[in-house]
Amino acid sequence: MVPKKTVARLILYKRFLKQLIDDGVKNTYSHDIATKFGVTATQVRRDLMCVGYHGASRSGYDVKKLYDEILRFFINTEGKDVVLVGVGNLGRALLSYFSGGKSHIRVVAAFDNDEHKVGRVICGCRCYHINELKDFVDKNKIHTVMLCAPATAAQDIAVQLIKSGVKGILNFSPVRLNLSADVYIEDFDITMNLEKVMFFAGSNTGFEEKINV
Amino acid sequence: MVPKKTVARLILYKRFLKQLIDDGVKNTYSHDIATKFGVTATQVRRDLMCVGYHGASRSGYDVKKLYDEILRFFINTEGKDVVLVGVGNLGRALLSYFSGGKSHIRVVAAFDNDEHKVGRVICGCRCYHINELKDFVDKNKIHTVMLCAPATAAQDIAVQLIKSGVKGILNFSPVRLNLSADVYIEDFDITMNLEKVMFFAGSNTGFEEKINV
DNA sequence: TAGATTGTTAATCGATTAACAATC
DNA sequence: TAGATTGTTAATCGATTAACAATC
Repeated sequence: MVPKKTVARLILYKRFLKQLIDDGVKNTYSHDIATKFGVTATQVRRDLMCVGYHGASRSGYDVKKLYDEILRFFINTEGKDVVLVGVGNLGRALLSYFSGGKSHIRVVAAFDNDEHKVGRVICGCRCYHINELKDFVDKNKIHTVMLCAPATAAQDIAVQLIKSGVKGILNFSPVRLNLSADVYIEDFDITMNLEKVMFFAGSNTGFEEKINV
Repeated sequence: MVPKKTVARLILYKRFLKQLIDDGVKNTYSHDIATKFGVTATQVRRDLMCVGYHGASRSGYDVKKLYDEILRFFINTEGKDVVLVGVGNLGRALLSYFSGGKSHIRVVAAFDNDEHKVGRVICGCRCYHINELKDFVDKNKIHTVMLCAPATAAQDIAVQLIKSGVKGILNFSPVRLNLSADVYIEDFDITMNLEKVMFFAGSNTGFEEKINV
């Protein structure tokens, strides 16, 4: 099984390779990619071996071929659509972010239980009632949901998502979801991460570590 | 030095303890916290030792005292304010999210280089020109910035942030920042994380691992 | 050829956890 | 006391990296 971190890095490499193609670059080296992302060249070579494409000694990697091979690695991801559940402040924000066309990922529907939102088109995305989720997921082969429900409702809604056949959740709510089923959950907790940065930023100001040395 | 992951978990424990206090719970145990967050009790005890508060064998941890001690651990974080740079779709969304009062963290100013935005109050937050950042940071002792600049501008703006004395960046832009200075950077890349979930959700559907066994 | 880069192994590193004496 | 929980050590685990033979 490919480690989670390798997958994360491969997504970044993919972006970078796309850019190299646009810039007309033909070849690249593990060292180039490594310096771009602040990792070691060995790490990059190891990651790339996971996708099954082999470079050539001395001439490195053919940018176009490597990119295609990474696309193939993400074959179950590319072209797939996602839906958003919970059209509050943050949900609406994400809808407008993804409708901006900056991302190649399409958010094809939003769901909420607020009757005022159901039926409306919000940031270019139609909003359905949460009870319609299962049908929509079945019909459109949706695997992935962005969950922006309030903390109090997140757990219940997550259970409903799984019953609807969802296989992956990007969880923006500040609640750890407790789900036994075979679902991939990635917690994306803005407040927690902001506090983390604040902590290390605060620790930074005194340069304690330098004094300790 | 306290590991990054421990800090992240302590922030979650803090939240949980707050809730326990509100619920009138007096004591708790490493096991309780562990099951709540899906980690081992040993892990929790190890994390809590970092904050310096010691539990009692048999009776566990005094919720109120432990909470206070964790607050003390985050003394450089609590009550500090942050600013946001880049008032696009995502930036505006974050402003409205934090102005909603759900978080105890205050976003006290926004910065942009678009003259149409400068001077206005957006989602309850005044927007200044990016050139005013240094003065503001100095005057208000700001350490932490949420960076929501577009990919093309992120690196240049980040350099400017550091020159202004910023010590921590929560980087929402899809670009790895290349900064030599003593700054803490946390990449918070929505598209990348969404793709990651899509990948694992896609791999989930076939239950390949079960077939391979 | 000499020099540079690859794939891969072995060593290293750091974080997690099992285990247990000490304690109430 | 017996049972449960703590703090802490030693072992485990997994991810990262140094090193190097093979290759162009």
